[in-house]
Amino acid sequence: MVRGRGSVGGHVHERLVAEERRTPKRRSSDMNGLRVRFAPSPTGFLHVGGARTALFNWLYARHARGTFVLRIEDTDTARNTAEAVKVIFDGLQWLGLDWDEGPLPDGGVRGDRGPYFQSERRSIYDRALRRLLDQDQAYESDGAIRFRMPRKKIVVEDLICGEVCFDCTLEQDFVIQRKDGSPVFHLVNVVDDLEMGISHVIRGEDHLSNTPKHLAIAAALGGTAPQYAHIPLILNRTGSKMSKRDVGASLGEYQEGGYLPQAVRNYLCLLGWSLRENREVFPIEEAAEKFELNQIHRSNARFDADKLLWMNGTYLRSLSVEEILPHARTWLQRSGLPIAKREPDYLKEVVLLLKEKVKTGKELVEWAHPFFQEEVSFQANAVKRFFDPAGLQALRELLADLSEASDFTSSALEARFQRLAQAHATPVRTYVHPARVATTGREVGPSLYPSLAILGKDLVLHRLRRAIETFAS
RNA sequence: GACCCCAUUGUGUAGUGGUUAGCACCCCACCCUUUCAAGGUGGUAGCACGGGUUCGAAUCCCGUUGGGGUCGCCA
Repeated sequence: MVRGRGSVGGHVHERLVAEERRTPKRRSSDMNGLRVRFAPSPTGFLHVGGARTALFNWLYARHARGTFVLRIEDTDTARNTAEAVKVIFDGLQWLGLDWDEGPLPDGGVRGDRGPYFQSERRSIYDRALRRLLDQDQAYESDGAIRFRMPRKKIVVEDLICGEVCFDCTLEQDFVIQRKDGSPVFHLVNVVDDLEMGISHVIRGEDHLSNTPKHLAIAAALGGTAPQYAHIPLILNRTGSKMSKRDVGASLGEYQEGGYLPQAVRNYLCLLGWSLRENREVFPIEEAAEKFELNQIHRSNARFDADKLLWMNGTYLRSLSVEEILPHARTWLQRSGLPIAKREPDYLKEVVLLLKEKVKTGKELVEWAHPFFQEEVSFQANAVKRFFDPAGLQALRELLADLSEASDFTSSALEARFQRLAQAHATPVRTYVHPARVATTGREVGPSLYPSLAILGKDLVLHRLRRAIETFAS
């Protein structure tokens, strides 16, 4: 399980110390020269696997007080668009993963090791290509340029996987520049890591098999390759690598589905890493503080949507209403409910009530309808079940009783309901259920008394009357 | 197929030679209760298999099986 970790770890330490001595300090945030990067390809969406890779890089950078670089790998020009890059910015920002260097959403740039779009680094790749060609480490073939792969055994000293030996004696030379002149992933990826001074490459394990190639290119260019750390893959429900087509594979689904970034990011931490303290819900700061590469698992992890849902509910309940409010506003506004017509305090009260009972923003929006819509829309089954003659009679009694109420607070309402039930020698649910249906249209919802208190006397009485009129005939 | 990685309940994990194998999600039961949740209590379920090494193995070694990944002029 821990094969090779000890020796590799020691090696890293020496390397870092050596590098620190010879490399002048560049900026305060990378005093130790530790530099990691997230290098997504703008495809139009951010894969949860990519998000998790970004997260682990970010955690490691923050843990070690290193530098987190964002680099956009847009060499495949046919597929790349500005909107696709925006998706990456949005996803990272939503998750709270800030980068120290890289392109900025406003079109600017931070860092002095750019440009950070590969599409703008062509001259750098051309120079590398020239050098390889001149040294006869690459050659032209069918209009493309191939890298002369050394025919030997190559050992990858991986920080997570240990020493992995690849026999490349029969390895084919591979293309590093296409016939159309554009450079290929293997080349640009390695060149950029070298040029940008990346010290640790934390990426998906699907790249482990590519690493001998990358090591060979780095060596051919006379550079010192970064340390590699291949993290386990995220698997879908059926156990294969989560792909674009899988439900729940895009981070956007969680942004749109009313998930909290704190919850998603916390859940993602758990895929291949753990705090080892029998605790699974923890703030990101604590994760950063305790994050270590050598604690990352080697086995792939299946994505468990149920557990994420549970965690989201946990966050919804534990965060303060002030923390939830901005997200709730986004969810509600997106749903088209006229929340702006109400006082801010009203919204706050509704969110405070609902956040205890729902697991996602989507659910919160559904439950919020009766609080923001003028008219209640009744669910057929709820009507059928609770608006029978007895239910309607209960509503009449309730209407008469609540009309007298001067105190419309939750506790006062509860007392009234209890008294009414007692007077008629019946359980309080006799009144509660019809009242819930009459005021919200549904048979399940948040606690009734606070709901009525928030709706207010006028609206509650109006809805009771309305239900009686509508369904009595 | 070749090469590489992996293997603790259904899922995510704790466990690094001696534990009644712990925790969480899921599922079930009960309690609480105005619905639904939440919460509380309890329960079902696990070291893939076979060989070693050892007084002793979930833990170390080998093999088997199973799963995953990579083998592009995609990244």
